[in-house]
Amino acid sequence: MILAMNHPKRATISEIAARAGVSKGAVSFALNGRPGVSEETRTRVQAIADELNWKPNRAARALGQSQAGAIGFVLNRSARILGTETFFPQLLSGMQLGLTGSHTALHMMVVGSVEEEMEAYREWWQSRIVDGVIMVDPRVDDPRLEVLEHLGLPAVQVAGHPSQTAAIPAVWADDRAATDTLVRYLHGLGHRRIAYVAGPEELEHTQLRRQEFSASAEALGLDASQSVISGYEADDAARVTRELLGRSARPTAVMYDTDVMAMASLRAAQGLGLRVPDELSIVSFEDSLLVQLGNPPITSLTRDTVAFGTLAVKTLLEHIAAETSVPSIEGAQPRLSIRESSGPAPPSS
Amino acid sequence: MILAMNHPKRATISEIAARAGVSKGAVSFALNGRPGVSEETRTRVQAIADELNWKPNRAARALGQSQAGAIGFVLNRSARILGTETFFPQLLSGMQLGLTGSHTALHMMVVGSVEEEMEAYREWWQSRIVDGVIMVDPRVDDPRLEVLEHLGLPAVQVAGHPSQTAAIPAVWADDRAATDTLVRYLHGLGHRRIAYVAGPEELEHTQLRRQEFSASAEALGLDASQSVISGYEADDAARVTRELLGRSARPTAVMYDTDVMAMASLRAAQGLGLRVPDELSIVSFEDSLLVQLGNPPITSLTRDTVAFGTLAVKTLLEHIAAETSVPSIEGAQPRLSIRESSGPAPPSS
DNA sequence: CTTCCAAACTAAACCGATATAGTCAAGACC
DNA sequence: GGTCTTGACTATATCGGTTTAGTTTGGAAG
Repeated sequence: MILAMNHPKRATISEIAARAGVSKGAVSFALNGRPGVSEETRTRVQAIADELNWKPNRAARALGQSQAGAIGFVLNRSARILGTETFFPQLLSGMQLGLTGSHTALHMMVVGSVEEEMEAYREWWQSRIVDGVIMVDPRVDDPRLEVLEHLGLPAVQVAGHPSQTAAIPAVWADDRAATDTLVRYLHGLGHRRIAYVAGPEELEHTQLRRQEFSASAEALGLDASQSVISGYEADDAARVTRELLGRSARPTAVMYDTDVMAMASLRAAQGLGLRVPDELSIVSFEDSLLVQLGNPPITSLTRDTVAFGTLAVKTLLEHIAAETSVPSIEGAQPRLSIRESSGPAPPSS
Repeated sequence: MILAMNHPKRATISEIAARAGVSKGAVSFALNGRPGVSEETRTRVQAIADELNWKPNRAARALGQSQAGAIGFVLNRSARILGTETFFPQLLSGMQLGLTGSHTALHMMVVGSVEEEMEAYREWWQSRIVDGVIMVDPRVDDPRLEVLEHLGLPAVQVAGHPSQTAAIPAVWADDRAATDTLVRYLHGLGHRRIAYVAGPEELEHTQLRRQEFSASAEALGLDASQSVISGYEADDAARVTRELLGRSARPTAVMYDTDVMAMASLRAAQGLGLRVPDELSIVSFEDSLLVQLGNPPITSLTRDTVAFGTLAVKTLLEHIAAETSVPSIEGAQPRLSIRESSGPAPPSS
């Protein structure tokens, strides 16, 4: 800035020391509540610091104690998909809640591939920008775990089951139980031909859910039930749904991995002239405003994503502070929110 | 960590210097492409740095040159609302795009009030955590502008019109023109009683849009048209809509500020037995997957929010680098995406 | 009246980079 | 041959904190 301004000068510890007539070290002791200064000096220093509106310079502190004072979060999502996600902003809110009071900042980045994500971890860690990271969307044989472990970068994954890798604790939700809940609910309504439209195969929870879906269907004797893979995009799910419903013995109920998939498919089914829920029941693994505002609103599993974010951050902070591994933690179970998109199986089946 | 591990040690410039047999300064010159070292030394140093996988310590660099290497973004949103927003994640993606290649990180925080937001600005600036911030949702007589100016914290606002405050440049969209577009579109379809359900009054764009709505309606001779205030929550909008539609001379078309408001109101109207668009046309200022998956899909103004984010970040980086004020910039105009929720006014009107 | 100890400090090193002032040798020039 | 200049470095200060190793002082204990 060229013009002279009355912007408050950003005070340093040396200025405070000069004003208080003590050394820098004494000021540091006083402001950090450590022993080594008298109570009287402490209050005097504190008063001066308050008056000058002093805040510790993050870079200096980080440099001194080799700590960044921030955690990182990389989200691998295309811009288009991101705007439709309810999971992410909710998780973010929760993470924020977990951070309040810890004087830790959140560093974040949106990327388009796993490679970029791993590169971000490497760079953040080498540059001491973060002290740890939260990782989401675990994959089958996830290459990121290897990178995190190799770097020694503290991390917590938000996952569908406890980490295989002891070094990377997980905050997890029981995806198997969730799947079972949906299948049994539909079975209880009389459905015998149930389809499950799952997301990308490489995601770990896709695999967990599909396995459980098969096991559950078999246990209940639902022979004609099957799961199919679809992309997370609305169009993908709609196309897969139209294909499913065009078959000779079409399913009477369909389960979807996400809110977007369920909503897009609801419209696709209605476009084929099927009445929901009279002729077809639709349920979703993911609850959100989107499915709540559907016509009809869609029955879904409600998960407290905000709480998950908070739990993940707290676990990570603990992990960082302890400098030792912490155990995986199971988050709250999802609840089934029954809405108008699901009902008794049609008699003809 | 207690166990011995093969984690790569995070190399420092001193180690590189030792290995190359030169001084720290020479290494710094070599790695930053400055004169003072021979080409031969430069390549040798670079090779060693690559081998050790060296990345500059961000804190050390920040401390030295009094630059944080990060920009900040505070979002004032409740966790519940946040999960339903499409604006925010899209803006975030755009911001990310604007940051790529600049070696600048994004620091972010979700808060629940303007006061917390201002406190975050103060703290971030005093602690040198950020070099500048992106501010969204300008308000009427916005107290944040004062704080930003007083601190001398470089900022860019994403706004509905150019900044009144020369010191805080804006990346803006012409909200007046947008409002006019919607009103004229509905007028062209024969609608004469148009209602506008706007968001919170304290937001600047609410005021801009309402003013223009009145002016536009008057110019077209739409006497019975009016705008009403509603919260951004789905329930608020639905309640306001039911109230509007319950009146004796009910509107034949309603405009909504956001996608969520439009969707919730669509269901509310359908709940009252009104057919959309035959008896009631609904349009939204905001496009998103939500309105696209509506039943029927809702006519809306499509804005390139991602591009706005990118533009805002680029403007901010320029602002920071130039250390002088930069002018406000107008972003791309929104386009009207006509869908099935709007049609000719019913004959009875 | 020493001696010892703890409390309350100060001085200085340190973190890892950048920036600046010097040093040194080789070559140019008068 | 002596002075200048330039390139290629080295040594050191610096950023703003934290931390460690002293130092001073007052009072208690012997």
